[in-house]
Amino acid sequence: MLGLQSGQRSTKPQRELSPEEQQELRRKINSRERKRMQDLNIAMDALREVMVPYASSPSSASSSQSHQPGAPPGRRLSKISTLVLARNYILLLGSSLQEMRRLLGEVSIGMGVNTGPVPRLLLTGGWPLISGPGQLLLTQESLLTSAASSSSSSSSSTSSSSAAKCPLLSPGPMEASLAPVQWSSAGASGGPLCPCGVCRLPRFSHSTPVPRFPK
DNA sequence: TAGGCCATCTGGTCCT
DNA sequence: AGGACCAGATGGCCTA
Repeated sequence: MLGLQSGQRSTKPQRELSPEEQQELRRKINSRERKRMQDLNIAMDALREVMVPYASSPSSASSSQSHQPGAPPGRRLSKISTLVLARNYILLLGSSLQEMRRLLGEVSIGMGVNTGPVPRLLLTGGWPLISGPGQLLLTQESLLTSAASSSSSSSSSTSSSSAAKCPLLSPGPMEASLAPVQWSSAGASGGPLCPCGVCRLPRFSHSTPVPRFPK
């Protein structure tokens, strides 16, 4: 945490606590922190559940560590992968929505303005988000390729390094990632895996590895 | 065995 | 003052 104003606030003189009191206080703080992290994990699991249909393998998503001994088939998404996937999902939905609006606009123009019951909501951008994972089946491949292709188009300038940046971690503007979406399910032919080691998903890579414990 | 992922502890800062 | 939030450190478990 930054913003430490030199000196002030850093030390807490307070009254002396007995060792028992200190221990008790520590226990309290620890359990609060534990609770906080558990809540965070619950939220992460909820997100995982939503993202699971798009994850690489049909899975065992939830909370309890479902480690089947020696069996890779249902590895649960790591936290970073979950976040990354969720981000791409959101971007994909956004671009899909744009595309849908565009197509509907064309259709309505072709049909004459007042004819069809084209929902105004769609044209004006009020389309509700799709809520359930089962309602819109996108493959992980399409999720990833759309984001990847958009990023490569937006950042194709730095060609020196063979590895494109991992769009997941690139701080670029949202719009840059919104590209037309291919709805095709590209099949299970997995592309090259992202070497970034962070997302561990096909087709992504970034140049700056993120150290877990930078010294 | 190395590396990834995770939970937990801990000390610090910020906010109410 | 107390709680929330954050980040570093550490150790355990698991997989390649």
